[in-house]
Order: sequence, then structure tokens, then C-alpha cells
Amino acid sequence: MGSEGLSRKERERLRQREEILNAALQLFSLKGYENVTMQEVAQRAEYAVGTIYNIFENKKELYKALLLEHCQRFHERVVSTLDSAKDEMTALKDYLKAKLEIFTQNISLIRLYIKETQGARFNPKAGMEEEIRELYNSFLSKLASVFESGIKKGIFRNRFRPRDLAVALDSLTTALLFEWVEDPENNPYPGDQDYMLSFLLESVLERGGNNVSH
Amino acid sequence: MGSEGLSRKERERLRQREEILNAALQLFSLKGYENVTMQEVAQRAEYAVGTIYNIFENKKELYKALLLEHCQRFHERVVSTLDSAKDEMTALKDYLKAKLEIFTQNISLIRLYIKETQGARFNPKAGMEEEIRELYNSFLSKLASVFESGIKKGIFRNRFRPRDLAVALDSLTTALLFEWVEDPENNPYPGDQDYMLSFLLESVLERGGNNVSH
DNA sequence: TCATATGTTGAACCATTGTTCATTAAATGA
DNA sequence: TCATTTAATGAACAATGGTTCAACATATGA
Repeated sequence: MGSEGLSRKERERLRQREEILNAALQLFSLKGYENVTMQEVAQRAEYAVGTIYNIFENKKELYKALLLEHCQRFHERVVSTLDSAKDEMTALKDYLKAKLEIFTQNISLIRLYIKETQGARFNPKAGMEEEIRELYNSFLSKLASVFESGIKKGIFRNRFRPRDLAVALDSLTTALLFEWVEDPENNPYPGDQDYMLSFLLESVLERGGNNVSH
Repeated sequence: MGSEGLSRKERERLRQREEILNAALQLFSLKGYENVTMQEVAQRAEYAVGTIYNIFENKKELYKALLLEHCQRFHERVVSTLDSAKDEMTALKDYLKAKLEIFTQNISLIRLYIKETQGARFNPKAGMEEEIRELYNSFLSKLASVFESGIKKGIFRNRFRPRDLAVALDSLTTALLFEWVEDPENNPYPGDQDYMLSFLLESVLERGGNNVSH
């Protein structure tokens, strides 16, 4: 995307950039930021260290670019899914479908992303993490607003806060998808398209069993 | 616990150890493992670097000890809660109560713990992370078995896999608690003891609304 | 009290690694 | 073709920080 109207030189630069980012992705997601050296990135990308420094300011900037660009891609994809759905229920279903695809196709990146968003909240050095968390927050608000309008229309009960519903659905599905994608031998994807959603939409309780409120 | 029958020397050593671990905890949870120097730990603990090396093999071992000991504490607490409950429903309720307490009292450590368990799965350098993940897995199995026996007794529906239920409940509550504890101004704990559990036990759907299965 | 053992200290060492830049190679176009 | 600009290279530099250990302090008990 977006490489029209560029000179050959510029396209060449962009290709290099991609190659370096790809090499970096593989290493970072495998070993973590601090355990990867620039020499390693250079070697895997088949460039000299100096070449990398011609394109990226420094190691931190390389990492930021890598993470941010992919996160923006995911974000765009998921948010546009939520926006273009014809009603609240299909919004949720389409979101989960998109998320499943993103997970299966980008698992090593997802691992990096989760580390950033889950592990480092309120980390004072912030920086890029701030930007990523902002992306995540804007997505959560979108998802919350789907629940909110669903509640207004009488599709969803008024029992739960919209934001809590968003947090609950997103965390629950992230955890389940992680399990299924990371270890499909023992924890296969159960096939059923609506399985994840039904954790919230159907009660776990057997009808006639004790209710939660004493 | 477990400091009976020790000589004065040994008790002294243990006290030092605790002081160093406490200093390390504050720094690691604030800045992350790689951004903390041994000099800093020494300074905060009010010992010389050399003294730390008399007690801990090296930096990695210090970190391992710190994380593992607290994780074992949490694990023990939660698992014993699950074990001693009189039935499945109270097991779940007691587990959530214990978890809420652990979160509010140990938030900085929880952040570290989450980083370990969520971010670093399948990281080849493993080591301690392996042990921690094993603790987490054994807890998950316990929680899954609560659901399993609940299903057998007819308290819970047979729709969901026990392990998926465990993963869903644990991830959902971790995410919600995180939100509430990290930012109580905007996301206060909603007070209701059964709020978290009811995400699974009650349907989000308004009765009469569309069901998920078309 | 004093000789010995035990514990503490932190400056110095050294391995690691992010970054630079003089050198070499390639592209350009006259 | 060849002078000049532009880009690529990787050895060397410098800073960081984990670890060591000789010197110092304290405790022990004869």
C-alpha cells in the first residue's frame, strides 16, 4: 500500500526498510528487545549495521517503528470492521472473525504486542508504549460503544458497564485464541464460529441450577 | 513462616535476603528487569553490591528468586481456596475474592507476573519462566476441574470445555481487576461481589433479544 | 586483650553492544 | 570512459553495567 508516485530510489529504500523490519520482527519476537543485538539484525537482514543506521535513528526507533506499524495495521482492520457492521451483534461477530485471522497469521507479532500492552502499563519510560496503549484504548472505546448502543436498543441487558464488557470480551478472546494458536495439539480451535462470543451471550449455568446472587 | 529452629546468624541472613528482595521488587516492577542495575538494587537496599553477591549467585538468580517466591505464595493461597470450598460455586466465589485481595495488595508485583506469564510464552531461553508457567498451568487445571465437576453435577451447562472456562474466567477477571486497580479514578471497583462472575453466569443478552446462534 | 575467622565494602575490571565514520563500492551522467 | 556523487560496509570506539576481590570492619572466644 501507498508506494505509488515514488521514485525508484524511494521504492528501493522502502524495500530495504521492510527487509530490515522483517528480520527485526523475527528476532525481537523470539528473544525480546533486550536480547537482540544490532549485529544480529544486520546479519539476518543481510545488510551491514551501518546501513540500518542509515534508515533508522537507533535501536529503539527501529523497535518502535516495527511495533507501531503493525499495531496500526491491526487497529485499522479491527476498527473498520466494527464501524462497517450493520448492527451490534454482527459487529461483535465480525470483530472476532477478524481477530481470529490476525492471530493465526501474526502470532509472533501478537506475542510482542501483548508484552507491550499488558506488561508495561504505567511504565514511566513510556515512549512508544504510550502510543500503542492509545491505539488499544481507542479500540476499547469503540468496542464499548458497540455494547453501549446495544444496551440502548435493548439487545443487551443493562447489568454491565459497556467498558467492562469490552474489556471482558477482548481479554477473554485474546486468552483463548492464544491458547488455541500456541498449542493447537492440546487446545485446538473448537471450530464453532460463535463459541467465544457465547461465553458472554449464553449463561454458563444450567437452567434450574443455583443463581450467582445467593 | 518457616524461620523457627534457625540460628541467629541464619535469621540475620534471611532478614538481609528479604530486604534485598524488597528493594529489587520495587525497582524491577517500576522499570523492568533490564533497566535496573545491581548498583541501584544495592543502593536502595542499603547494602554494597558485594553483599548481594554473597546471597544471590547473580542478577538473574535474584530476579528468579523474587518472582518465584511471590508466585508460589499467590499460587498456594489461590489453590488452597479452591481446594477447601464446600462446592463449585463457592470455590469460584472464594477464588475471585482471594484474587481481588492479591491484586489490591500486590499490584506492582502483579505487573511483573503478568509480563512473565503473558508476554514470554514459548521463549526459548525459558528458565524461571518455565517454572512460573508451570505454576500457572497447575492452577488453571485446578480451576478447570472445578468447572468439570460442576458440569458433571449439572450445575453448569455442558456447552463449554472446562479448560476454556478456566482460561476465560481467569483472563477476564485479571483484565478487569487490572483496570480497576490501576486506574480507580476512571474505573472504580463496582462493589458488587459477584459482578465479575456474572459475566459468565448470567447472559449479557436481554431476554427476548436475538440469540447468537442465528 | 588480641589472634583468628567471618562478613562487608565498593573501586576496578572486563565483556558486551549500541553507535560512528573512514574506507570502499556502486551509480550517475557528462 | 571517468569524475563525482551517493550509498554500503564493518572495524573500532566508547559507554554501560555485571561481576570480582583485595582491603577493611566486625564478631568470636580463648
